[in-house]
Amino acid sequence: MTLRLTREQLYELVWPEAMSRICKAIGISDVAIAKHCGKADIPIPERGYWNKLHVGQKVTRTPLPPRDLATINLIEMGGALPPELKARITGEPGIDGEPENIDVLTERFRKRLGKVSLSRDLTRADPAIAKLLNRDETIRQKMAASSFHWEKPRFESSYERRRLRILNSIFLAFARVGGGSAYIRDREAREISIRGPAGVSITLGSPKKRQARNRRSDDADAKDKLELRAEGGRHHPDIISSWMDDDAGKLEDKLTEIVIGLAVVSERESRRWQSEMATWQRKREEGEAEARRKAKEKAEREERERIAAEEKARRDGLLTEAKNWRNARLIREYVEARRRSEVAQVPEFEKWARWALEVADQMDPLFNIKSNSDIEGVKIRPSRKQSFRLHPEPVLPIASRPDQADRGYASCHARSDRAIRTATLRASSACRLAKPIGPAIVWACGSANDAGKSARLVLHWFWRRRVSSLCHKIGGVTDSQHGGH
DNA sequence: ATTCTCACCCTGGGATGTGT
DNA sequence: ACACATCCCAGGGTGAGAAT
Repeated sequence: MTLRLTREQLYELVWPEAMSRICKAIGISDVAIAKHCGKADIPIPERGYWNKLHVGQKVTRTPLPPRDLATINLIEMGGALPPELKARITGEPGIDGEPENIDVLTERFRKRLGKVSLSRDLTRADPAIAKLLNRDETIRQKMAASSFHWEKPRFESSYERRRLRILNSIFLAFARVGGGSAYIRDREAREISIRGPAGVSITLGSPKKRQARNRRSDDADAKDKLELRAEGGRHHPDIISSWMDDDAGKLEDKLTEIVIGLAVVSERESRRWQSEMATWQRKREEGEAEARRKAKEKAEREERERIAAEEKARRDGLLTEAKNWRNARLIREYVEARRRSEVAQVPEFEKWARWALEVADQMDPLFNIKSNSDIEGVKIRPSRKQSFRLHPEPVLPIASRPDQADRGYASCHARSDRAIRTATLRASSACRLAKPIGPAIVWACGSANDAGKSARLVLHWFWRRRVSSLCHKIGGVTDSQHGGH
């Protein structure tokens, strides 16, 4: 985990408490924190500070030196900031408040930098320059050792030597003030950058439009004008970001202004990047919030559509059931009417009537269920009497109070088919009500025969597929016994 | 006893060199 | 071009000893 803190925030952390305790809270070593402080020019308590403080001696807190263009302002380290430490710092970790005026930072930097003069020669070379020179030396040795060597030294011409001396002076100046170290990516020293708090990419070469197509000699190269350009300068047309040999002087005479100018470009670029990053971050967060909102809307819309479709299907089903119920009644009334009429005297009538009533029963939603889903989650408990009589070993729990409304309850004195159907209807509606809140209790009673029918019909309604054997038992037992069930 | 400094060590990642 | 070895460096930890 990476912890980002501004210079001020790290300073706020290391002074109220000993480093040995702070480091434990953050999760890295005290040495690591001290190193970070050192790099960012953050003073830390001197040796003996805490002991003096504990014994009541006078101690002074070293103020945080003001930053300039070459000061690290954002520190990245390992570990994490616990809430108690976060409460001690100003603002959000790693988020700078109002940035200081660049002109003020520039003046401070100018004072600290002093005058940048040209390296007399390359005996005291910056590591990046020394690396190039060493490579050239290796090539020279290989050339001396072998009559044929395809590679040639790159920095022997006075033109290239001049380039190196200018670069060396700039690199040493940046290193001296802690502005960053030089990095040269290629072997010709064309891709150059300074990495660090004042990091910037630069080019140093002949102005492209005036570059000669064919150089006649090294001396001609030496007379070529040089231009030094900061890569990020094109984003900031209001500041100087390139310098060249002109009537005002050669690059060698402008080194101080070049170093300061590069640092200003670096600061401006850094602020531009931070601003872009903040904008990008804000857009990303807005995009994510928008995506979340749309996903929520979609889910809600789909849920509404699902509920509407469910409701429609339920209503359609209800309508179909009602029609079937009406048709079943119509068939039964018709059978009754035929029974009362002379046609009923036909020998085949009873056979026909059984068939017709069976059709009506099949059609009647009060006698049939369409699917198991109708009774999904509904638990039917036989009444106490039924249960005990029919199941000495009660496999189903016994309802203690059949009149508990929240469990669903239907009862009737089943003395007629109509009463049985009423009981069924009531049980049906009770169970539907009870479906989400608990088990339904079906209680049928009446004469032995009627009760048997009632129980058989009602339980058959619910348990048609599941406990058909139970229904048979009920039927068999109750039919042969007297008394209410 | 606590805090701090310093030298040394470890580790991981990137750059560079070398052999196939 | 690729794989592998080696080097370099930054970040960070450890522990002995000094300072208070």
